[in-house]
Amino acid sequence: MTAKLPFNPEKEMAKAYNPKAFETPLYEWWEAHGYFKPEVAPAGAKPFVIAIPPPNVTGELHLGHAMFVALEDLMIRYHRMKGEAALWVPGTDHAGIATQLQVEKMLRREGTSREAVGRDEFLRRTWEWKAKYGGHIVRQLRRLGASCDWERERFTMDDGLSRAVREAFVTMYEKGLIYRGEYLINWSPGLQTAVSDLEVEYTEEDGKLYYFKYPIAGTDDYLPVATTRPETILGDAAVCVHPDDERYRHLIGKTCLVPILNRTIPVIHDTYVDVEFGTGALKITPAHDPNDFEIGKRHGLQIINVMNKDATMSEHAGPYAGLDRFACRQKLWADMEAAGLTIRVEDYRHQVPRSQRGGEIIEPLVSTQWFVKMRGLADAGLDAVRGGEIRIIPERFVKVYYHWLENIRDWCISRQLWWGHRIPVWYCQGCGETIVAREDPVACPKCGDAKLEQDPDVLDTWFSSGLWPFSTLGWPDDTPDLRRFYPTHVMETGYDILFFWVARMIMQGLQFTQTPPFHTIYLHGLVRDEHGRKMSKTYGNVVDPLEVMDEYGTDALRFTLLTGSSPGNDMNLSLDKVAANRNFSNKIWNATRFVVSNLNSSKQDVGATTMNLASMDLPDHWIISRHNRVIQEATRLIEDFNFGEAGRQLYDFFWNEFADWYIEIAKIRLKNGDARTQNTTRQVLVHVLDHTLRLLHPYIPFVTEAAWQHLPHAANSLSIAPWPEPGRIFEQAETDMKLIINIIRSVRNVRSEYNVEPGRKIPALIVAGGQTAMLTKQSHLLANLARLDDSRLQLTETLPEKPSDAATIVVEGGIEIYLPLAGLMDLAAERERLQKELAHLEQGVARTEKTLANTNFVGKAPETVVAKERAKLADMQAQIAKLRERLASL
RNA sequence: GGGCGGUUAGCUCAGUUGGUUAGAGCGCCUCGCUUACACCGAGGAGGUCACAAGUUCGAGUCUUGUAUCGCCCA
Repeated sequence: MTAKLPFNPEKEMAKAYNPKAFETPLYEWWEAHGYFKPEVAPAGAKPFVIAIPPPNVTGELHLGHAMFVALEDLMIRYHRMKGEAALWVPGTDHAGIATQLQVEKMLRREGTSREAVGRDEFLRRTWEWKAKYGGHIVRQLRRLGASCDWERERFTMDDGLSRAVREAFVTMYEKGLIYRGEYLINWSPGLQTAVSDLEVEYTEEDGKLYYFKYPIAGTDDYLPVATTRPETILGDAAVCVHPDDERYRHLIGKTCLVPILNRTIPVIHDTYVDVEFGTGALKITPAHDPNDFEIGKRHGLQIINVMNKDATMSEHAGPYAGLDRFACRQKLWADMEAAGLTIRVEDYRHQVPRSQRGGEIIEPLVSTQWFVKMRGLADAGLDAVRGGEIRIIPERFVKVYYHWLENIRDWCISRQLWWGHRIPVWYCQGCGETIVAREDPVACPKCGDAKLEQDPDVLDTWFSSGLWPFSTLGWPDDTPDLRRFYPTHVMETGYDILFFWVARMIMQGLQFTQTPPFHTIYLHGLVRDEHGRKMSKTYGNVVDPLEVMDEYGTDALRFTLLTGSSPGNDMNLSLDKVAANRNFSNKIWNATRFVVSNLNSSKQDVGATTMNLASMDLPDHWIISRHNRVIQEATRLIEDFNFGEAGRQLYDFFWNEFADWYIEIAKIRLKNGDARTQNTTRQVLVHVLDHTLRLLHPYIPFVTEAAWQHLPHAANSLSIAPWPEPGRIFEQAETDMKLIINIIRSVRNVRSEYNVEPGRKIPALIVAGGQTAMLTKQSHLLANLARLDDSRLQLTETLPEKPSDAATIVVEGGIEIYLPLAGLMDLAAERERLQKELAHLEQGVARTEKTLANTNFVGKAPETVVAKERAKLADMQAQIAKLRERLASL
């Protein structure tokens, strides 16, 4: 940590923008000064709080992290500059399965295994692993510029949060919201654990539909049945037909024989059966299919579990016991074929449940697990959004949220893992009592036996994540932080974890704190490659944010993510765009270098003296006015979560107005102007630059701070400098500057068309009517920026005799500009040029006349719109008259 | 099967209460190393806003339908 700036602000700025030289040390400087702590705000300041979406503690930085950091840091920095007590609570997640898998991999490399070393040793090794790699991701978040209060950093498995988890579990158990039971759950045979519904993904795959015969006991008749999974035949508990299906009605109530096993099962009926699908007769396997499980419950069927937890067949599979599920499928089918029980096999596309992690096929399996009863919690979560206590951006996700919560099923929270929060339940070995306790029990409260065994399972990682917004602030204790900073304000995260995390935080927040944990949810999309493909290691199109930052700078990456995306939509990241934004940083750097190098010895004066608006000239009023509009617009847009649009407007203002025009004008005035003009120019340069850097700081914190430090400034750091307030608007100056810019552009255009050498100064005659006085006052600007010969630049109100050998331009207000281009003029070409211009204007007139001739338009459109059309028409007509006149004289 | 989103310049994307000549970056063309910046400057070309119908004085923007790509849920 360094308390010193990585450069000397008194010294000249380096010629080239080199983000590597200052980004990391600047961050350390911020952190060392405590600027990221909410305590930098005045004591009574209103808080603004974001709880970070905790990354996997042993994870690697990816663009998803970069995206959330960019967005959340933007909000935090903005609110901090507004003078609020901005708190961004950082932390990491223990990521049960992911971390456990990594440690298991390490053990395998050592030639051992989780099972071989045992639970205690495994946990010791995992903590060791966490200690070793846990700081990694957090350092990478710093690299992105995340202005988190690191003194408040938390980890889902630290003591405080573990206590929160236990408090939550026990409370919910006591309220009857958590129960244990034997149900059909999603089983991951590879991981050897249950997973929740959310962790299962369905992919459409090519498979087979197997048609076979279900013999009716005591007859030669059979019921044709189709299935995608023949191995489950062994666990069938019934065959089911639709009660109205004429084909099979006579068989209802009869008994069939399970192929090969010859176990007898009933033929039942249920309207659930789709008569169109397959043969219209459905085999029912309650132990291995969620729908069949429900039907089985309705009809009181037996649950016959034919599969072990490692996906081999169990002893209920008879001769197939011990076979792998897929080997069994083949063998059983072959045996059935031999027995004459098969009909045919068809190609068939169907949905296959796969593990979200690893992609293996998930088995629906009956087992004893812990569940959270969701209905009541979900209703509360629904009410919070329905009642407007929580706003979701973009709004369309509200519907998605409702639909999920309205159809939610109980949440399986137990995992057969070792890394995680151990379920706080003990079973008395003496009397069998179940003990659920906040403190580890030493003896059974019922029989006093000291032989207690804790439930071996741990909790789903998302169970602890759901408590995150308040557990990180000290809950269940009534801490000062919890009182001051809870509820938090914005929850910003990817839409892909709306259910996993956001919805559960809402439900648990309401459950334990009786208040929504945040009032706004901002959801961002996925970051894809530049052609919209999902980034994947196998595809080889993964963009590593660290490499991008090394090459283009953190600011460039952040600005690209922030201005290239809109809420809830995926974004395609192109490195060209990052490069373009690196160029923007370079522009800022060099514009600042220009301003600073022109302050000279007067640096102090410029900073100290307040600007005198009255003594200013047109360009000053113009840029200040434009700047004030940008302050207003950017602030409005940021307040409305339109970060991309605000960023783009700031970019445009900085480059196209401040750098391209005001700085160019400043060069002229600093060179030729009197002392007062020079001083005013310096003041305006510093003022506008300073405040634009402030506006840009939440987007690109590094380059703005580095640049700002070189300007005269009061606060110590841009990160805590006040957010600008919009000031006065100068309408007239804006109109006048617009005309001047237009004239300059038109002249440049004609010069280019006539191939006038860029360095050559040409004479000009401007017939400006009512604008003559204003333009005369600014003639030095026209001359310098359009490269006109100052001594042969004439401005006049009217001109009866037009020069004959001159190119003609007519601009708004019917102002005529004549450029005598001796030797370069070509009358035919000039005529053509003017004809083209005339045709263009006539088209515009025709269109506008048509609009205005429409009585409905004049009658119904707002007066201002009509007036605007009329003014436009008049202006075009004036220009046309001048052009026609000119054409006639040529 | 239900729901949602995208379809705008060669490429990647903005376009927020509908306002009449649709913007940016990159790429392309023509010039220019003018002491902030060649990571630059000046000028320019390029779009019947997927398609069809409708509402409206006026539609990229609202409604309905179609096509197509993608996502979520069953």
